Amino acid sequence: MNDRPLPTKDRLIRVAAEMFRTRGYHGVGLSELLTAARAPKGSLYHHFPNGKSDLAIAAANWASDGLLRIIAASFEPAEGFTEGATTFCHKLAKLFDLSGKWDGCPISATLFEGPENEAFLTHARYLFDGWIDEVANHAERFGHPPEVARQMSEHLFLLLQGGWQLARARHDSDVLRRLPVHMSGG
Amino acid sequence: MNDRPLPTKDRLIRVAAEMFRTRGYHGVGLSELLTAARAPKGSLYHHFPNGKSDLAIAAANWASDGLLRIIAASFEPAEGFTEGATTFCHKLAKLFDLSGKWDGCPISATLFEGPENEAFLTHARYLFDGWIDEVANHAERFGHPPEVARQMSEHLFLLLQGGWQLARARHDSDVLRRLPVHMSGG
Amino acid sequence: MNDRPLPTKDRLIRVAAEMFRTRGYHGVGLSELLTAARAPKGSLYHHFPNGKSDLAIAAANWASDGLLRIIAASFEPAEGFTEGATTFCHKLAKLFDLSGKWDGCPISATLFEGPENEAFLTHARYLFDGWIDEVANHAERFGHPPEVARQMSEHLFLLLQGGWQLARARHDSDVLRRLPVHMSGG
Amino acid sequence: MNDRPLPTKDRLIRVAAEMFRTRGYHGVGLSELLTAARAPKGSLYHHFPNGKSDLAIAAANWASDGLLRIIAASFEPAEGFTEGATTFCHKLAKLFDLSGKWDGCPISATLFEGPENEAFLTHARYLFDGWIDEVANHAERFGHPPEVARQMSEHLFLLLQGGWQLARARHDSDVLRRLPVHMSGG
DNA sequence: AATGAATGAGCTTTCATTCAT
DNA sequence: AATGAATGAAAGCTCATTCAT
Repeated sequence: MNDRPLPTKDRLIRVAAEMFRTRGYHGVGLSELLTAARAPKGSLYHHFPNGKSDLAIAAANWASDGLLRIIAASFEPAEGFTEGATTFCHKLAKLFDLSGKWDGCPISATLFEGPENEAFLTHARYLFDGWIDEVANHAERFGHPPEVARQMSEHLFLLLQGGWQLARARHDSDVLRRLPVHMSGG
Repeated sequence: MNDRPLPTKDRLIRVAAEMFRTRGYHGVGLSELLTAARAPKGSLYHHFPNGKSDLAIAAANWASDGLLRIIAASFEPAEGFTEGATTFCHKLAKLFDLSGKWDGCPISATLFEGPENEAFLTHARYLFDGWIDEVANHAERFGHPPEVARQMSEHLFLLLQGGWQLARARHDSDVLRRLPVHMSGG
Repeated sequence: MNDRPLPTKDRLIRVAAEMFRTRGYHGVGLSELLTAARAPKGSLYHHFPNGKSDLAIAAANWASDGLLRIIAASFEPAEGFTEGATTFCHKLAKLFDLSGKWDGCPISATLFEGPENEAFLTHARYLFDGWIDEVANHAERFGHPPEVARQMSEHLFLLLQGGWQLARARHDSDVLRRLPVHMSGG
Repeated sequence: MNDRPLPTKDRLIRVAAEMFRTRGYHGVGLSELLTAARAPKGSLYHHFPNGKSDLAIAAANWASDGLLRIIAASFEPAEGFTEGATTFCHKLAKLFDLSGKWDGCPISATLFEGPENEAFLTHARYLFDGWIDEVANHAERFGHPPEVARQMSEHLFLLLQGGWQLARARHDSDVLRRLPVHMSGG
C-alpha cells in the first residue's frame, strides 16, 4: 500500500474510514486518528472546517463509493441477478476477511452514533438508498420489472446488513458467503 | 413509567439499555447516564465493579431477555412459523415506533464498539445465537426439520438486523413490517 | 507466616505498615488495603474510628516497636557501642533485603505525607526520639557520658535514615552494611 | 516572587517541586496544582505528555539543579572540605527555614512513592549520585585521594538526608546546622 | 462487634476545538 | 495551505467515609 504519497486530505479520509468502521464514531479520538494518518494536529480543520463530523461524512462517502464500485464489478459481468448477487456477497466476504474479521458496515458504524444524529442518519439513508437503487438498476437490466427489481435489491441489502453484523460477532465471514442460499426461496 | 420504586441497579440497567441503544456505547457519558437514572456517582461501581463495560453487558442482557419474551409471545400462540414471524416483525416495528424511531439493535449498538472488543463481540455472539436458537426451536415445533428450521431462523434474524438498520436510517418502521414478504420466497 | 489466625485489627495494622512503608500514605487505597488484609469493608472504622489516619498511626507504632526490639537485640548482648551499632546496621540491612529492597523507613514513609501534617509529624518526632533515647541509653550503659551518648545515638540515627533512602534508590543494602565505617572517625 | 512573567511550563515545574516536596507525589492533586500555577487544565499535557509523572521528573530535576548550584556556591569559595560542607549545611538549614520548616528532600519526597516505582527510583538514584559525585569532586580538589573523597561525600550525603528528615519531624533546622560536628570524628 | 451497600467529591487523563502564526 | 501550542469541558474511575443493619 503506497499511501504515503497521497495528499493529507485523502490520507485522513482513508484512515478515518478504517477506524470508524472498526470502533465507531465516538470510539475514535482525533489525536489518535491524526497520528495514524501522519497528519499534523491543526490540518484537520483546514480540510474539514466542521471537524470530526465533516470527516465522518467524507469517510462514509468514500466507503460508499468503494461499495458502489464493488457492486458494478459484481453485476456488470454477470448474466443474471443471482449470479451478480452471489459474486457481490463473496467479494464482501473477502473484504471482511481482509479487514481482520472485525469491521462493521462502514456507513452505519460511522454515522449511526454521531452527535448530530438527524443529519448523520439522513446521510446514511441517502447512501443506503444509492446502493439499493444501483442494485435495483442491475436487476431491471436483467429483465425484472421495476417493483420486483426494487424488492430483490432491498432483500439483498437487508441480508447483507444483517449478515455483516452476524459475521462480525462470529469473526467469521461464512454467513456472508451463504447469503445467496437465503435469496433463492430459502 | 413508575421507575422510581425500582432498585438503583435496575434503574441503571434500563436507562443504560435505552441510552446505549440510541447513541452507542461511547456516545453515552456516565455522568449523563447516572443523572438520567437518578443514581449517585459512586453507586455505579458498587453494583458494577468493572464500571461502564459491566453495565453495558448487563444492559445488553436485559434487552436480550426482553427480545426473547417477545419471541415467545409471538411464536407460542401462532399456528405456523410464518404467522409467528409476521407477528414478531410487527411487534418489533411497534417497539421501534414507540422508542422514537431512532434506536438501533440494542445488542449491536451496545456491544459492537466497546473498548474490550473481543469480550464484547463474544458476548454479542452468545446473545445472537440464543435468539436464533430460540426461533429455530419454534420452527422445529411447527414441524420443520432441524436444518431447515435453523436456516429459517437465521434468515429471519438477518432480515431483522438489516431491517432495523434501514428503519433507523429512514426513521420509518415500514421496512420492518414488510419483512415477511421477503421470507415467503421473495 | 501464619497471619491467618491473627485478629482482624492486627492483620490490618501489619498490612498497613507494609503497604505504607512501600508506597506511602497516599499511595495506598483503603479498598486495596482491606482486600490485602482480608478484612470486610466496614470493619476498619470499627477498630479505627478515625479511619485511615488512625490506622497509619497504629502502623507506625507497630513498626517502631519492632525497631525498638531490634535495637535491644543488637545492643544488649554487645560488649561496646560500636559492636552494638554494627549489629544493628546489619540487622536492618537484612530486613531491607527481605522486604524486597524497596521499602522506606516505615515511620517517615507512613507519617510524612499524611493529611493532618501537624499531628503526624509530631508523632513521627515522638517515635524518632524514642528510638534515639533508647540507643543513647545503651551508649550510656557502655560508659559514655550522657551528652556524648546522645550525640553518638543521633549520629547513628542520621546515618541510618540517610542510608535507608540511598539503599532504597539503589535497590542495594550495601550502604547500610557499610555505615559503621562512617562512625569510626570516617 | 514575580513568577507571573515565567512561561507556563516553568510555573508548573516550580509549583510542582514545591508541592511535591511538602506533601508527596500522591498527596498533591493536579487540579490544585494547576490552580496554584495559574495554568489552564489542559495545558499540563501539552507540556508534559505523560502527565503527572513527567511533571514529577521535571520538578525533581529542577530541584536537583538548584541543589547542585548550592553545592557549587558552598564549596567553590571554600578553602577546605570541612569549610565547604559546613557552609553547605548552613545554606540548606536556611532553605529549610525559609520553606516553612515542613519540607522534605525534594527528590525523595517527589520520587519515592510514585506509581512507576522502578523508573522513579532509578531516576532518584541518578540524581543522588550526581550530587554525591559533585561533592566528591570538590573533596578531591581539596587534596583528598579519590576513595577517601567519595567516602567523605557519601558521609555528608547520608547525614544531610537523615538530618533533613529529623529536622522535618522537629520543625527545627538545628540538627542540620549541627551536622558538621558529626563529620569531624564524632 | 461487625458488616457491606451507598455516597459524592475528587482523581488523572483525553476530548474536540480554536487560534496565532 | 498549513501548523502546533493552547484550552476548558468532560471523560471514566477511585477515594475515604457513613450508615442501616
